[in-house]
Amino acid sequence: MSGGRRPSLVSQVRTELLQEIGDGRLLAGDKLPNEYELADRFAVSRQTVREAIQSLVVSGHLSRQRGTGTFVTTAPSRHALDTNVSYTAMIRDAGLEPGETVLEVLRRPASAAEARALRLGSGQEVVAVERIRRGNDRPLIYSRDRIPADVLGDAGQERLSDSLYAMLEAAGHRVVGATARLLPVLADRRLSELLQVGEGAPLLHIHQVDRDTDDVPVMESDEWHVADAFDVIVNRRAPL
Amino acid sequence: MSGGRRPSLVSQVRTELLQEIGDGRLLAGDKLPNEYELADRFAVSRQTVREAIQSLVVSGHLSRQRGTGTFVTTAPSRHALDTNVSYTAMIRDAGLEPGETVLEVLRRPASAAEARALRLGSGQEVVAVERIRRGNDRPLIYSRDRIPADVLGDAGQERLSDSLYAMLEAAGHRVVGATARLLPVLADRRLSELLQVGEGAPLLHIHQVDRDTDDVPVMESDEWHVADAFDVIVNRRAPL
DNA sequence: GAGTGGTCTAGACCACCGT
DNA sequence: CGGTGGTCTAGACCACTCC
Repeated sequence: MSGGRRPSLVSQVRTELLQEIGDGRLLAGDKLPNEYELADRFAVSRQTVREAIQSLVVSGHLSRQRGTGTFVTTAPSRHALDTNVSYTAMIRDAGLEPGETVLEVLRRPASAAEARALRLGSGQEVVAVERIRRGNDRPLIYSRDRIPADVLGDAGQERLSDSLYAMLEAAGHRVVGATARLLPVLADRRLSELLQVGEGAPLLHIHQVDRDTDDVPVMESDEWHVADAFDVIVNRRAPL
Repeated sequence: MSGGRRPSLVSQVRTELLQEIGDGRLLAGDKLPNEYELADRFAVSRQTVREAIQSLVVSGHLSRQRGTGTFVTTAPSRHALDTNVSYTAMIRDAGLEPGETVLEVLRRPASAAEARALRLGSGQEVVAVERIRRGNDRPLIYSRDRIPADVLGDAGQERLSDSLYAMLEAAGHRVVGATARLLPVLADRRLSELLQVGEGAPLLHIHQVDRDTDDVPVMESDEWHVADAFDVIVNRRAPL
C-alpha cells in the first residue's frame, strides 16, 4: 500500500560506495577491496558489484585496471555541462544562489526552424519563455526556451515557479539527454542591457535541444552566458 | 602464434548492430527484436546481448523503454566534444581537411601552474608545443600543449608529424579522458594575427587536462578556437 | 494477460599484472 | 605464480506497457 519501491541492489551498492568516497572513508588513489570481497560484504553476487562499480567508472569516480585493482579517482566535476541538463543545478553547484526573472511567457505558432527542431507539424504551437537566470543576483544567462504546447498538456499555462524540467517531468516527459551547440559571440546592444555587460563583451551562445526518455525532442533553447559567470566544464572521453 | 585476439562476444554483437544502423538495415525509430530473439540470432546469452545494447544506449545509438522495446535513436553527433578527445578527428569529421603548422617545440621546466595540473615535482620538465590547426588551410585553432618529459620517455624529442595522442599512446599513455573548461574571449592582437581574424573577434578558449587509463594527467592544453570554425557540439545527459 | 526490458544469482573460465 | 578484473552462461523472477 505505502508506495516507496525498494531501490535495486546495484543502486544500493553504488550509493554505499559513493558515500564512502564522499565522506573520506575512501580517498583519491585508494584501492577498493576486490570484487569477491565486496560481493561478500554486501551479500550480493559479484555481477551486482560489478554493475555498481561500472556505473561509478562511467560517472568518473572509479577507475579499473585489469589484473591490478579498482581505484578511487580524483573527484570529477559534478557540475559539468555533459552530465547535467539543468542550469539551476549548475549555478547552485558553482556555489551561487540561483534566481531568475521571467521576461515573457507566450503561446504562439512554431516557427519553421522550431518545427524542424521539435518535429512539429505545421500550425502547431509552442510555449515560449524568456528569462534572465541569476547567480547571487547578478545576471548570468539570458535564455529563450520553446516547448511544444502538446507536450505540456494541461500544465500549459501554469506558473513557471518551478524549473521547466520539473514541469516537463510532471507532464510525463523527463529530460534525459540534450544536444548543445556552443558558439562564442559578442554582446549586441540588447544582450548587453539584459546581462548588464558592455557592448561587445564576450558571451557564450548555447543552442540546445532536450530529449525525453523516448528520444522525443521536448524543448529547444537559446542561451547567452556571461563569460566569467561560472565555469563551463565538459568531461571528455575517448570513443568506445 | 599470429597475434590477433578474438574480440569479445559483446563487442561482436555491438559491432554487428552498429553496422545495421550504419548501413540502413535499421533506421531511426525502428524497433529492435527483443533480447531473447537477439540472443538466439547471435547464439549468445541474453546477458551478452544486454551489455552490447547497453553500450549503444550510452553512446546514444539506441534507447530502451521498459515494457515496450529497444529503438534506434536519431543519429547522435559523432564529432561531439564529449565523446572525442582528438581535434584532428573532429576537424575531419566536420568535413574539412585537417592541417597544422608547428610554431615551436620546447623542453623547459614546468611552471607552478603546470606542475599543479600535471602533478609534477619541482624542477621537472615539460615538452611544450605551440601549433596552428587548420581546416581546408584556414586557421581554426591556436593551441599550446604541455606534456611531462617523463611521460614521453625516449620519444621525447622526436618529430611531431603524428598527433600528440598517438605519441602518448606509443609511450604507453593512451588518453581516455579529459576535463575541459570553456570560456568565450576576445582576440587580442597576437591571437588575431595567428588566427587571421580581426582584433576583438569572438574566440572560444578551451583549457584542458588529458588523463590516461591510470587516471594520471598526461597533457595540459590551452586552445583558442575561431568562432565559426566548426560546430562545437556537446551531448548532455541527466546525472545517474 | 502477453510481451518487453530490469534485476539477480552461482558458477565457470579467461587475460592481464605483479612478484 | 597468485590475485585481480573481464567475459560468458543458463536460468529465475520482477516491473512495466499495452491491448
